Order: sequence, then C-alpha cells, then structure tokens
Amino acid sequence: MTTLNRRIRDYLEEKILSGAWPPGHRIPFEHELMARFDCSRMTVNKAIAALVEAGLVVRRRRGGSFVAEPRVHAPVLAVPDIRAEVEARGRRYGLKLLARQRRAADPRSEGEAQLARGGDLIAIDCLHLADDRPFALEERLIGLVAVPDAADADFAKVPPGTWLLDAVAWTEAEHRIAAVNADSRQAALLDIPLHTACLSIERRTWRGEMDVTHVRQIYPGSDYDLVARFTPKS
Amino acid sequence: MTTLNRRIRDYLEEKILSGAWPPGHRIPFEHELMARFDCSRMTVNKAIAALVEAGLVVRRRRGGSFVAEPRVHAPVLAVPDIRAEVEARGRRYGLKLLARQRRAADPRSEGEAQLARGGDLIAIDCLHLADDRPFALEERLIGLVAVPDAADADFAKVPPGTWLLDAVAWTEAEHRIAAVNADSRQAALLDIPLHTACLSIERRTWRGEMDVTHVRQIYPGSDYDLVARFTPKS
DNA sequence: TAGTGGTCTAGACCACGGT
DNA sequence: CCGTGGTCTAGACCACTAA
Repeated sequence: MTTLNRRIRDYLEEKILSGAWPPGHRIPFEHELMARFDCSRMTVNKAIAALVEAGLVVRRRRGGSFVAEPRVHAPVLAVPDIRAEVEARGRRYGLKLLARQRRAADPRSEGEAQLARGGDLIAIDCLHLADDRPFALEERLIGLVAVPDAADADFAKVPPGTWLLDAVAWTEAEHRIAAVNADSRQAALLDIPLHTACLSIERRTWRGEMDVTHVRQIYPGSDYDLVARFTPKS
Repeated sequence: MTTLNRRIRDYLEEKILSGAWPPGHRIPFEHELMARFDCSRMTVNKAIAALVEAGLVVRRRRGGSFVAEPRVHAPVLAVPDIRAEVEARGRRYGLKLLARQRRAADPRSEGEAQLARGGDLIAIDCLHLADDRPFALEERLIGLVAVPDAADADFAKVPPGTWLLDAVAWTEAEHRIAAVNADSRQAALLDIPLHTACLSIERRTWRGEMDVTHVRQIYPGSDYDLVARFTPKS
C-alpha cells in the first residue's frame, strides 16, 4: 500500500522525468491536484515539497510551481555508473563501441605494466550517449590477470564500467579530476566546438594490491558537473 | 521571522550537534514537544521529519524517536587549504586581495539569503599566487551571522579559506566541480590565454543547518587537478 | 488586487511493535 | 494491549507577487 502523497509524487515525477513536462513547464496548481486525487491540500503540498527537496520542482508564490531546470551532476564519492546516471535523469542511454582490442602492455608505460601483471590487457574506446546525443567519451584498460572474464564480455551491449561494477568487488579507487580543452578528435566525437572546456576524470581501481582497471572519461563541461558531499576527516 | 517548525528543528538539532543528547538518546515524544512549543502535532512532525531526512534522528513506532548513530563517512576530498597546498609543493605562497566588501544579501539570490540569515555578508575576491605567479582565483561569501568574527579578519594577510578552517568547526561540505572556458576577466587575472579550460570548484560549507560560506575557485586546468581516493560505500 | 504557495490547527484513523 | 509514529482531513490566516 503506497501512501497517497507518494502516489501524487510518483505521478508528477513520471511526467517530469519522462520529458512530458519539460523544464519550465507549469505543473498543476495545488487545488487542481486536490481535485484530481480527491485529497486535502496538505497531502498535495507534502508531495510537491518532496519534489522541491529533490530539485525537480521550483515554486513561486502567485506564479505557481514549475519543472526545474535540470541540475546535471553526480556524486564524486561513488564510482560512477554512467548508464545508471543517464537513466536516473530520465534520458535514454546508448552505447557506441569505437574500438576494442586485446593486446600486451606497452612496456614503456609503467601504469600499463602494473595493470597487466604479465598478462594481456583489454583496451576499450567507447562513447556514451544520452537520448542519442554524445554524453561522455571513455578510454579504458582492463587487466586480464585481475579480471579474466573481461575477455568474453560483450562491451557493445553493456558499458564496461557497469559490467565491471557487477563483476569485480573493488577495494580502492583513485580519481584524478582535471579540466582540458577538447582536441579535434574529442570535439568531433562529442559533437562540441573545438577547445570546449571538458572535465577529464581518470580513475584507477584496485582490488587489494591488484590493479583492476584504468579509465579516462571526458565530459563536456557544459553538460556535467561532479558533486562531492562529505563531513570532516574522522 | 523563523517558522515554528524551524524553531523546533533548531532546538532539537542544537541538542544533538552539541552532544547534549548523544547517539541513542531518546528525544521527546511528539506530544511532549506539542506541549512545550504549544503547537499541533503536524508541526512537530514536520520538524522531526526534516531531522530524519538529514540523518540525525531515527524513529520507531511505539519506541519513540532517537538520536541516530553518526553516519560513517569515508574521508574523501579534503576541504583544500590553498596556502598549504602551494607550500607543500615547495613554492612560495602569495595572496592578492582584489575586493572586500560588507553588504546585505541579494534578495533575488536564494543562496545568498540562506547564507546571510538576516544579517550581512562579507564578499571577498582574491587571487592566490605561487612563486608570484597567479595560481587560482577565488570569490567567496561569508555569512556574518554564522561567523561574526569575519567582520574583523584581515584577509589581505591570511587567505580567507585558511582563516575559516581555523575559526569554524564545519560539519558538512559540498563540492561542485565543473570545467569552464576562462572568460576575459579570468584569463587576464590568471595570465592565461582566453578560453583556457579551467576547473571551477564551488563549495558550500555548513555547520549543522547553518550555512557558513560559499566559495568559487577557478584553477587553470594545466596547473591543477583534484585527487580523490576512497573505498566502497561504508 | 486576486490567487498562489507557506504555514499552521485540532482533530482523525490506522499500523506497528514493545510490554 | 495500548502508546507510539504514519498519514490524512478540512478547514484557517498570511505573505508574496504577477497581472
């Protein structure tokens, strides 16, 4: 048994996340929702207040309540699952595998040697799409000694990050976050102007002492930001 | 004029954050708070619901409401102290105060009003230098209600972030990290080419429910990156 | 100035879970 | 069992602001 205020909230949320009500669209007045759901104003108010708290709705006295401009950001504390992030925003996720290769580590790269541990690497280039538009570019290396199953995974269907989150229990990760100007290849693939500021997120993930994967993701700066919320060192 | 439910919430929050009521302590029943604040149960309920949402309180039917066990947060990103960072790299730190102003909050800005809490703000623009070269640009607002001492601090000598870390025991912070192309003012102040990709770090810092400071820092992308190292959700 | 949301009241019935 | 919180009602007054 879901509560009534929850059903009202779900109703509104579906309209917003599905895109049926775009940003700036006025949502029904409280008295209209009272009539539609045959309930008191307090109940409607509680439902909308939760959406305001979630950042989906903004309210103005006399003006009404409106679908908020989307805040696009993700917690930096978590290892991001891009597919889940895109879908959480009500957009359709898509994946385009640009290249996939099994190869030996480049001996000149200390990082690759450490990841390979004497075995081969899987190298993946892919493009993440949201509503069929480029969302992020990803270059990834996976160590086959640490993750032998990666040799058989179909990364044209499941994004490598999502697959790895399921397949590997990681114990530690390190992010390096920087701003870069898009080069010509990145600009073309992401369909943005040359030199647009982009977030570059490099991540190394370990399981115990063993390197699991290195990844670099490029996000257009206008579409994406990272949010980290935390408390003082304990 | 603060609302009644807000005063009830502040009363409970003070007891919890001050440690007067330790984790596991039973907070007053709703009917007791109704009597103490001479209000209806809905109002008490709204106040406690906000504390549940904030993770400070857990509620059990028949048992009552209790101060929550503190959430385990892995220390992730530290609140950066730019002076310490520069000096840790063996470079000489310098500070250039560009503007400092005491003013009222802009009523059109929800964020400023929340920070001001009815009082004035200190607005600071400054430039951080490393070896006499520009390192980062900072725009900061400090709420004088939360931090009255900021009215007398000498931010031409001590960087505001460093001063605040000493002066205020913060309880929560949120970072928003994005990539931006430098505009003409930023490029001139930082002595970089126009449109260089920069990291924009916006941070809001709280002490309990009280906003302490908002700050936006701009770092040239080539000079700086952020590193976050952590373990899985705890 | 009229209509919106912001807040609050004084009740109500119910579900859950210690005693 | 019975007291707690969970949810809801049908009003109310007020502040703000867009028309």
